[in-house]
Amino acid sequence: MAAKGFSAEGAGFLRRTHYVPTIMKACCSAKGRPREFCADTALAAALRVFWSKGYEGASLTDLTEAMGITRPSLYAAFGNKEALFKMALDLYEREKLDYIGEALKEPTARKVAEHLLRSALEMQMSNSDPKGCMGVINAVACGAEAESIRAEVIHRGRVAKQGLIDRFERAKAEGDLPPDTDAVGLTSYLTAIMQGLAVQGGAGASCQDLKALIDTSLAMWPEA
Amino acid sequence: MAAKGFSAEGAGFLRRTHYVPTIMKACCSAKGRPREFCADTALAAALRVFWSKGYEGASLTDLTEAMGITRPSLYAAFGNKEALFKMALDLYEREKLDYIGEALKEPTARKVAEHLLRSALEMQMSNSDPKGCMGVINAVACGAEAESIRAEVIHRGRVAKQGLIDRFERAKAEGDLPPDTDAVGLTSYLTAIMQGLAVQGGAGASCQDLKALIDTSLAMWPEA
DNA sequence: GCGTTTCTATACTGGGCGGTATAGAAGATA
DNA sequence: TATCTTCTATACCGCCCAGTATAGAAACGC
Repeated sequence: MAAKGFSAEGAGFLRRTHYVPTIMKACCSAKGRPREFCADTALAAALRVFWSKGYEGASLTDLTEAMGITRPSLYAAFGNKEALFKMALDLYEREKLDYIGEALKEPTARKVAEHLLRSALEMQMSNSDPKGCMGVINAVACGAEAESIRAEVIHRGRVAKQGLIDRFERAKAEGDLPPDTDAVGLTSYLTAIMQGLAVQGGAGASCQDLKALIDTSLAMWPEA
Repeated sequence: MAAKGFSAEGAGFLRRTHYVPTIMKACCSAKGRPREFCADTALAAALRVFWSKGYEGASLTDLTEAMGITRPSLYAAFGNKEALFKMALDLYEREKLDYIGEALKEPTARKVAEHLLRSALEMQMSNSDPKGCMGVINAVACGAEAESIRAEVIHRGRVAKQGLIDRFERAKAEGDLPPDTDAVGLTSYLTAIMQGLAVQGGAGASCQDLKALIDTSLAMWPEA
């Protein structure tokens, strides 16, 4: 409602504040005192906070403490909380979901599924990253304030899902999947397993439980 | 932290306030002015709010407006927000998750799974209830304030899951499932699908997408 | 009718939220 | 060194949150 930040069309806030968030500037502007913190490092810290607490659960105090910067620095560098979240989401997709793109390159539908599930499992079992999944956490997010965030996350999810649908359609065309296969249904199914994995991981399931989940899922897949 | 409500041990708040939440009294106490609203109806309204917004996303204003009562009435009748949530959760399990108990009575493991998935799908496609799943929404909940809520929801989920594990163990003993079946893994797998269904339902997936998800899941199950 | 009890309505408290104004410190150019 | 730019630090704003004190109205037993 009062979300008149710059993230919507991007231009509004430029008229309201006297400088541009420096993260958006050309990477090295020579003038003036340089920033004392590393924007990338700070963004990575912000990602961890959003990842473990969700958009609404992450307060600015949580964020600034984790990032090691003050509130005005955050606003100067990233715009506002919403914009910071979206940048963190970009980072997340780039660094943590790159296995999806890799999986699509596998030669058969089953190998795609196997790559996806095993990678998702691996990520969920990592103990250097927060549990759960940014997407699931925030697609299920609660409050009204986060509606735009929810929409963004859901949109990105749909895009990723479409890539998988296309891949399975191709598999059908290549005779790799039976011609009467429902590619959309298969994608929803595979996605559901990964979402369930994230939910259970976020709820504190043990690594062996998660592994059993994925092993069972792969045992279900035909032509094992 | 300041959660010194009555839900923990139940006795604390009795010393702090001069009357007992009337919902906990014997159902008809003759004395005094009777309550003007129906506690059950109000609780059902509260459930819908918690269901669609989550624990933290539901403000007292949301709740009292939906329930048609004032703030002090809510506190008098239900104790506090946390206690209200747990009562709503009881109602949810009793009225909306009764199909789980029914499913366990099916004669074969596959029929159990089929009953579960079809019922979950039906619930998700209902347009008289909120989308998503109380459990998933709140097990993934964000804030620190909701930690006790999260724990409660997760605990209830574990109990339900155990029932399913036992059922599959029985199926193994009856020769209905192969003896080398991983009952825990199978349960986690089935649970994951239902969680994924709820996530996708909550994220606005169409009914036909959800149906395709379940149909594909059932097609995967052996001995179709 | 009375007196008691328990309801409701209003208005308030302290605290945390997202976001910002202001002022001073520090690096860069010259 | 002088000046300018852009950083940082502190303290603040209005808003909404969960929860409550107070006071008045309504229904019961007698």
